[in-house]
Amino acid sequence: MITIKDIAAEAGVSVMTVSNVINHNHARVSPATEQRIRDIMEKYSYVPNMAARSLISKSSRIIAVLLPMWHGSTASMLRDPYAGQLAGYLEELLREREYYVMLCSFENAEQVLQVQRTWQMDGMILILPHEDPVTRELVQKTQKPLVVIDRRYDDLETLSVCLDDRAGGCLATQYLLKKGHRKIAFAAPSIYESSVIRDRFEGYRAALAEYGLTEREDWLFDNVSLQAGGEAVAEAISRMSDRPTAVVATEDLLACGIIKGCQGRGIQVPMDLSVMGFDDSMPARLITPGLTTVAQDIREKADQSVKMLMRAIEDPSFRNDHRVLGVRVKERQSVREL
Amino acid sequence: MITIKDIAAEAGVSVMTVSNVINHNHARVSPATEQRIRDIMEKYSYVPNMAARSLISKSSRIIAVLLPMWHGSTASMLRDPYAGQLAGYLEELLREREYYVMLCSFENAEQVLQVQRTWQMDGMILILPHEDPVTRELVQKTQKPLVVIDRRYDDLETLSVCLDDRAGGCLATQYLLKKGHRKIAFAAPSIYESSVIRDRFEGYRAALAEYGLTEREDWLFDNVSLQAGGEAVAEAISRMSDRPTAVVATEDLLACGIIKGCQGRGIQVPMDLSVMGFDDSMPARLITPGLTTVAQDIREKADQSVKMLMRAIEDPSFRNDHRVLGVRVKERQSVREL
DNA sequence: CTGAAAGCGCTTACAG
DNA sequence: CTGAAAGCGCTTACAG
Repeated sequence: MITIKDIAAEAGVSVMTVSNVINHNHARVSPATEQRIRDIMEKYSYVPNMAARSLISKSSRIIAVLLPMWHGSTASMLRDPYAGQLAGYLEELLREREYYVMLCSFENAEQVLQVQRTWQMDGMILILPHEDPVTRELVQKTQKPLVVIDRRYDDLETLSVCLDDRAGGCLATQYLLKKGHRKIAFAAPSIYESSVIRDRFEGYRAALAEYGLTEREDWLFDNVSLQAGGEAVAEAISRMSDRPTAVVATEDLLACGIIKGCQGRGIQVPMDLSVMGFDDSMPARLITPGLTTVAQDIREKADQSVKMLMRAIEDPSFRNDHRVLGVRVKERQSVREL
Repeated sequence: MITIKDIAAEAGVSVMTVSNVINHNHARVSPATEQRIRDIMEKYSYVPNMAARSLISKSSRIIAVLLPMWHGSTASMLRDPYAGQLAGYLEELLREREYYVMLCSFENAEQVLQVQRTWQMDGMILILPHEDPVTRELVQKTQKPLVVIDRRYDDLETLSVCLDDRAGGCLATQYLLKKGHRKIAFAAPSIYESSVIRDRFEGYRAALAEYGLTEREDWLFDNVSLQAGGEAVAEAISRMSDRPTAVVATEDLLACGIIKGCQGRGIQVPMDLSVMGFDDSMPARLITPGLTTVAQDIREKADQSVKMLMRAIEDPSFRNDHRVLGVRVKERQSVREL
């Protein structure tokens, strides 16, 4: 492998001068020398060894994209389409800034802190955070900048980028109310376990309250899993004598499941039941009827996260900031006007 | 930061002995000393600095997951759900073996070779390879082990893991033939540009030939994009006087688009038209009717790729091997018996 | 079983 | 504008 030493020898200068060229210390090298050195580097397509550089500089230009594992397994959550998209955008935005992206699934905070030191990482971005003590511990113990996406801590100094989930839940419900619906159900994986879902639920209640309505216990579908959950909701609704006319689901996949379940049970969507989703993921476009859903801008989320991280890397005093991104309704055909 | 030197000092041994403990050279350290050193490392939660290690060893335990960019943009293909899933499995399998995963999108071969040297990567896995000269150049020039997924080169020494796409196309078509269909269309993004699609098409023709049939030009839907492509196919079919009774699509998303297009044009699936997909991706389960499709085992693909890479890292003479994985039909409700 | 020395490829003060 | 020296944290032969 060709090193800085070889370049220096051929150029007839010291390694120091070559180092100054690499690091763009223009003031320290004459233009003529610089050009000569650049030509030689080009000729051998020399690239600096990052191991040597980071050994001295204590910085590697590596940013970790952190992913928790599926509960109770060592599986990577990257297979979740949302995670893939987000990671893709992050990679894109970090690459533009000449950072390297390391993918790290983890089970506990210590693993992350270790790998961070192992590579002297410059920063980390956590996606799909679980609602468990591990993430909290990580946020508290990290020495390097960490941006958490989709989770806020009111009592901790953190850098975070979230959606305005309350507004999202509210918007979805208002949309249905404006279409004339008054009997609106709510379906979520588990209403009380995640702050995100809690916020959406609060938004739902707030919107109902605006119209003088309150939620009905029997129209709250809590703790439905994503896989079969939607179908279970459809099944439950089909058995009711007093049915809701619409349902707000906190995730598109859940909404899709509900629609599929309805179709097998003679309930027409949207004629008999209107369905709102959340995310605007690919399946929302593919199913029939197209799913009306609360859309977020994932690229914007990635962009804000990277910008926040960059600022934190430059400014050690910048360790507490929260960004809340807006949402909007994407209309398709799963909601009917009453 | 705590270093090997600090550990050595506290244990009253040389740094060399600590190094031997880290590197599991059990023969070179007495059990008692080893335990003492381990305790001290634990106490300070010491982790070795990889930059220093790889500087000497010329190996970093970093594996690149390589992704080409979308043609004509700098966007990462990771947002493709298939890429995300595959990358997730790869991360999982590499992590188990104590490798680190770096995510690298690239436009040209030189970029990859540079970053490989920058980090002294041990190996690379290329996913979603384009059918262009860049990948070919990369395969030819790389000095380090490279496993290419989903693309084979008959004239180059490579490590590759592919699906048996010909068998897949054949299986899909045979399935329809056995259900009594004789008028079978074929839809693909672009039949002649990708070896994968070409193979599936060949399988389709071979299956038809078994029944003494040949393909009909007007039932070949070539060059349909994924987004609107499916709907365009449905539109074209709806205008035909002599319609096919079934269609083989080379991707689930395309198949979903066809189904959605049919539903808007009064064509019932599967009553009027049977549809076969390829991939068994999430939307296949979510749409109604459920999509009957050719399924592949993505985890197995990742597993074979990682195993191949590991062998190549250990054995420098192992640079030419090809693995072909089987496929099977996953039955749902989009195909009707005639 | 243990250690002293050299060196991996670079950068960082410090001189000139 | 340029260079000689020291050193980042580790491993690799080589002695003992």
